[in-house]
Amino acid sequence: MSEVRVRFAPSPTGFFHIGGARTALFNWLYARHTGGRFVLRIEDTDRQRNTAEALRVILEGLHWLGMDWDEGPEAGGDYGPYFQSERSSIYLDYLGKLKDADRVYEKDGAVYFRLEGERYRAYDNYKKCEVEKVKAAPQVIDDLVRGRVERAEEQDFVLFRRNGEPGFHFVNVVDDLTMGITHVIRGEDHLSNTSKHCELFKAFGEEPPVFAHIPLILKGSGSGKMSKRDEGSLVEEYRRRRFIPEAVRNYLCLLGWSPKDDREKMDIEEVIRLFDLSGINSNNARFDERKLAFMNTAYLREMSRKRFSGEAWDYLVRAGVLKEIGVDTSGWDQRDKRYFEEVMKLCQEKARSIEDLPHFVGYFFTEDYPIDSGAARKVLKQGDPHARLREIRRALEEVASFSEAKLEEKVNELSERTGARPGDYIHPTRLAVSGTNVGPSFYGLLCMLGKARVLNRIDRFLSATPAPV
RNA sequence: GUCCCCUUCGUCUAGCCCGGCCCAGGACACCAGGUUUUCAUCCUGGCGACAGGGGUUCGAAUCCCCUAGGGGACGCCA
Repeated sequence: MSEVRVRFAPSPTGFFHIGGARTALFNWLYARHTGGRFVLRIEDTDRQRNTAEALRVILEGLHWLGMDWDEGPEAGGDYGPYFQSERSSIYLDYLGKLKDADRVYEKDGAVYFRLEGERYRAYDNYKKCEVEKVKAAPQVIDDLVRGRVERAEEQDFVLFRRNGEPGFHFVNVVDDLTMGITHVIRGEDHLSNTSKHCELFKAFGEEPPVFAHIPLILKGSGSGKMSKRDEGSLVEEYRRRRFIPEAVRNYLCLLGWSPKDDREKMDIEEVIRLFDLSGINSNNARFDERKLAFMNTAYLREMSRKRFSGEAWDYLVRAGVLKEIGVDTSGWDQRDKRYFEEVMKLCQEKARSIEDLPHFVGYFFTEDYPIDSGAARKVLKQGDPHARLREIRRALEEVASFSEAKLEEKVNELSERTGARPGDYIHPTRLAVSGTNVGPSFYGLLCMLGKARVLNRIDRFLSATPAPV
């Protein structure tokens, strides 16, 4: 039994589509599961938009999602070149084979593949014209996901365009053949192309590889498959929005595949161990951003404090997001950095995403934080929050040094004395010192800010916000 | 229009191949409670599906047929 060789063959368009990423992932998983090789081949024939930048988007996207390739750009390999634009002589060579077998002809300057079978003319309701059709023998595809699929081609198709460049079906087959690809794992949208490909393999006198057509990813709302124009369809978008790559990768694994038990959040090693083509289901999957977001939050919760803080630093400081809300981080020293880490430690169990962090932690770094109007409405609408604030301010002033236990004790003591509930103090105080009604542990939050800032913020709030009538 | 694929909760899915253990399990979302500290955390509970119709069978989500619906392909794009 020869080694499994699979490939991902993207066309560098400048985008890395989430569907393409899932296809790459399934190929990669299969290679890693079987101990085979994962080949990256760049389908860059006939594209002026084929720039180094466009290639970079794909390569970086793959790296980001944790996929490495054994052969291809940056990796090399014995089956190169891995760019179709550099394989012209191979294509010419293989065209020669078809010529020798008398399976090609020229028409309008293009080279066509000639199907074998009885010819007839028929009106094509789709193309709205009369065309020549062929009664070719049906091709049988033993698809690992779909089972046995039969489909007959009925029209000759283009191998080489008038401009001399080879077309997709031809290069695809020649490359898979010459690169020794054993399993073609690709989207179901290629299933109806596969009969063309089988025709070509046979015309070359070769056995086609094993096919596995995986379900398509449908757009989150509306109908149809997800396309580059759809919101949330690009890998780089999630990267930009600071999603955790492991979370995106984990979510993608679950679109069309499952471990057959109730597990969802899984280490990649475990997925590799369990992944198999026979376990892929055949119905299309709708993309659910909310579940992705949930997965992302789950990864955030469980990652090390060090990494969480690192991710936050990367976004808030290095990418300059804190600067955008008026925090100058350029003069930060070791103490500031330690403070930053402490803040992140406090927030990790509550924050939903890295992306939301500016709103979630901004008030730790600036006195100029906004008071959320919705939160204010909610908190200030009942009781006498201003009176409670004055009371808690006095109580807090008496605490010599802030600690969570001390503060909790003090607030409980206060509420016992006045008969107000702890929440009557907590809500307005959180609003005053953070501008919002949600956030990390209340007492932890006060400790983090420290006595001076807390008292100061309460004072400022008291004088700036009129008591409701 | 032609051909191909698909059809279990709103969504992702388990179960289907090898019919009884399924008046269908899990997760997201949603809703309701709880954690004598709020909350976007955490815990508990609830809501909620075998597309429809015919067969086969003692018995069908599971096998067969039809209908309907969804998706894809039909490019000198990939």
